[in-house]
Amino acid sequence: MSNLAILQRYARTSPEALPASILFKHSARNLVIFDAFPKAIFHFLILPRIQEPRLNADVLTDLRTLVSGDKELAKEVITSLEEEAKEVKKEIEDEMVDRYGFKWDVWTGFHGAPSMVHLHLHVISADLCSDKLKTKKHYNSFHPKLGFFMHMEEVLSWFEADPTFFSARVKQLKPSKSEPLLKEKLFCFHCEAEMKNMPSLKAHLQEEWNKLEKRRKESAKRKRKLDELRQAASQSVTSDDSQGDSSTSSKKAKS
DNA sequence: GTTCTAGAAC
DNA sequence: GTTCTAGAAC
Repeated sequence: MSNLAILQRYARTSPEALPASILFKHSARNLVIFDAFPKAIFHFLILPRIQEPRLNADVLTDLRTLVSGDKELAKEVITSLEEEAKEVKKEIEDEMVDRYGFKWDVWTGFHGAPSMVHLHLHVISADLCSDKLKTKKHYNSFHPKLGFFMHMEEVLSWFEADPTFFSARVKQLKPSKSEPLLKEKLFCFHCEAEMKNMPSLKAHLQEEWNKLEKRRKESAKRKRKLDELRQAASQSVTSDDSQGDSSTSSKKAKS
């Protein structure tokens, strides 16, 4: 079997049979796997599990096949993926705080023309700093404003719109509609600056990331200092009130 | 999806 | 001469 169908294989497999290096976690309906070639610091894929007969491989081939079929079933699958994604996002944010001391954005969305078979939702941190991000196609496929990357929020909104709009959006899901976007020029998603080529874009993205890290760390530091000042102030107020009973006043300050 | 590599771009 | 891209093969 080709690598292009590897996700389909995972989606059929009993989760217990998948190695921990591939599978992050699973539920009755979905699998969360580590992207084999992460295009950012954090990058997961969420796949709906194949469950015959309704959730078969054909229906779950990609977003187009799913939304071209039963609309209620499509909404169920996508909503379930969204709920899973929210959990994964929280876990990513915890890891961000542990490893970096601050949080940054996490994007959740589908590719307009995925090259691998089987529906997969990307949950990816908004840095796009990774050795595995090598080509214009890689970058443009995750650019948050280009249109190839379809944010979960937007996809869900189709289901709330009127049926005419919904079917119009379904028709737009032909690969021929989104593939040309991958060939667009390279624009930094932070500052819109145009970059000549991939090496200069990657260097620029790293600089943007370094700036963001510096800003976030400074603001975290300011926040800690303010908290310390507030704590000290409340302690001195309570100790004044209680005429020097330091053990009770420090307990009060903490609560 | 990646890898490989010819030839375009610099 | 080296860097970079993009298309074929897998």
